[in-house]
Amino acid sequence: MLGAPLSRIIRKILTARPVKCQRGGRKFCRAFQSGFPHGKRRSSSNPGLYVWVMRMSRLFARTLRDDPADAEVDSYRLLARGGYIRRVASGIYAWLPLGDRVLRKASEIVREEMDAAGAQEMVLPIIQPLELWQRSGRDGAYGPLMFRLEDRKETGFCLSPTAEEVITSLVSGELSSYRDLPVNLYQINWKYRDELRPRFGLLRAREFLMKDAYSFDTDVDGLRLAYKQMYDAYTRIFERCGLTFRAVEAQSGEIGGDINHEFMAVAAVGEDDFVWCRNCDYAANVEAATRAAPAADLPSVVPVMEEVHTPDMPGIALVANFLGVEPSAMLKCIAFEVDGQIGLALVPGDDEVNEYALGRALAPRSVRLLGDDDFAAHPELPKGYIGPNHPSASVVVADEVLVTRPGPWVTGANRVDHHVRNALLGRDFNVDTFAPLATVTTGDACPRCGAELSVDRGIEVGHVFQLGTKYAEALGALYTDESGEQHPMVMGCYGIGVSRVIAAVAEEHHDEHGLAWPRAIAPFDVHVVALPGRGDAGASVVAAAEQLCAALEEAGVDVLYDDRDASPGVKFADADLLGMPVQLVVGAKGVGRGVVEVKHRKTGERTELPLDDPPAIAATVLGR
RNA sequence: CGGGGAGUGGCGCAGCGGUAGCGCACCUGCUUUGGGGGCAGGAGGCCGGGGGUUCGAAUCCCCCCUCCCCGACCA
Repeated sequence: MLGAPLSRIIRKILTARPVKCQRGGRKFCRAFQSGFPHGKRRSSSNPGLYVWVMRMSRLFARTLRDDPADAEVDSYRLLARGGYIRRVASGIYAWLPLGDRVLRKASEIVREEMDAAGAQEMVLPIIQPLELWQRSGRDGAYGPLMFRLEDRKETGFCLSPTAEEVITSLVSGELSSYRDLPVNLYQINWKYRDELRPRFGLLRAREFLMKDAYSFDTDVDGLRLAYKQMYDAYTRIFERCGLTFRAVEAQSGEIGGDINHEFMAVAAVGEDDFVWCRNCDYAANVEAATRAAPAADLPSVVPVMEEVHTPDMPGIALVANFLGVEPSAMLKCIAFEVDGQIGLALVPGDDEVNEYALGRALAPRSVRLLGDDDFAAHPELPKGYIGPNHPSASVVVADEVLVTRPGPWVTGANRVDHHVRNALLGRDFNVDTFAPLATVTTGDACPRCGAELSVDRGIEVGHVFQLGTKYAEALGALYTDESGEQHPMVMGCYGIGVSRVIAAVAEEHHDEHGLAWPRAIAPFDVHVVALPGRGDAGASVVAAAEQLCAALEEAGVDVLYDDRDASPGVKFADADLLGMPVQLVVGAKGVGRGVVEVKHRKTGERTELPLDDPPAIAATVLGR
């Protein structure tokens, strides 16, 4: 039993306001006099946080002038320099107060959108019994990726890399009727994966903050609805975080048939290639991407095919240059093996054959492009001089472009040192199958809208899966339907790498001076820089700055206040490095004229506002 | 795991057999005050760990640990 005073305190805490309102730095602020005295005011940009003014003189963060030696990506480099995070071990980071604020802002956005989508937040254990993983059969599948540990009785546990097993097992014990479904449960919690190689700072960490959600439905229709809701919520979340992203339909892995989308944030340091349209919402893995076939202007008459001597030119570029034609006018003939036979894949000379696409075209047969060893074993295939009408080819697959563009082509003559001109489909060679074979490249046309496609690297910030009944069956998550029959629940799972999102935002929103946060994610809405100098005006400058901070707080603005005894250069450099969206400079010059200078971090735009009009200043800061 | 490299003050680095140094940061004082300013003084280091070689090891040899980078996984 709790003692009376303690239980009273707890009741007070529980009844005073929603639990999440306990977040924020108020207590810290008061205890250490690091901030201003203030009322209970919510952040206008983030209602889950209290607004307050943080004095930089008290802030636990030191900015670094030099880049950390191990910084290879801008996100980690700038977050470390700015005092947001510190590396503690390989792939493991401490989040200092500034970083923690960003983490909370991102988490709160996720929370709001998940709640709005009808999901319920909860907390699952990070330490999970291995036994659950053995039951689902994933103990072996995850293998060395899991951090493993034993208790004193030598019972096996792991640190949660994800939580399908735990949640499924939990739900199976709690819910048993169709009346209980559907339900969507989520948590925002630390996850652990003993990555082969942690790298890129927060982008591939061994400890990372993840929002993981799990939906349970009675049937596939319900799953599809839950999936759609999550998909839409994810779109809103990433939009609010200021990311340029696309939802990419991912290749269904070995689980086969499961629908899943990856949310990719466009970034040069991303680890996956994907194709996306800058005009519509088309997006796909490079392996899965297709393009609209370019229109061809056909010559009315194609002269008779003729052989030309092309000595020592086993490549598109060499031949095109020698004959004075564009590479796109050449037909590339790539030899492959399918079921022990030789086949040819035809694509224009400036394209590459997408091996996955070729495989899909010939499925279910398996396809393998020939390597140097194969050419050595097939002397009848003169690499670099193969033509589309090669007698050994049992099957010829051509890119769809050839449908509208039968020729004339410059291509191989099936004889070393010889090519042909004016090869025409239907006259000089034939094709068995047309398929989208070419690897899509930047500049190709979108298959949906025809606009230009881009191929970019992306950071996977989210992933939504239609799981089906796999885990429900393995872990006995069954429900009873109207007629009393038992069925496995139909599940979906939905992940967002919250800490990775922050790294992705930092990758997208920075310049040579430092970070430039979108306001939704910024640890503070505004950075007030006081420049008192040493002259007589100093005291009035400080007074003006402090009044401004107090007024902004009153207006619901999160303020980072640089009250340090440092030179202007240091303060400006730190303000740019830390990257609050708006900087307010209170200096002797401006105060004398009754104005504060406003600098927008992202654009560099500078304006002035009257010091005695805090509402106008607050409105500018809040972008209103 | 394979291949490459590095561990020296909080951070970034030099030193590579003979008294442990530099820049940034930190402390004191003076000076300066609109883009990381200047002068003077100061504090801070089992030179990753263990074992050798040597009169003497940060430095040479062996073992171990950690970390980083390049290739196979994923939020």
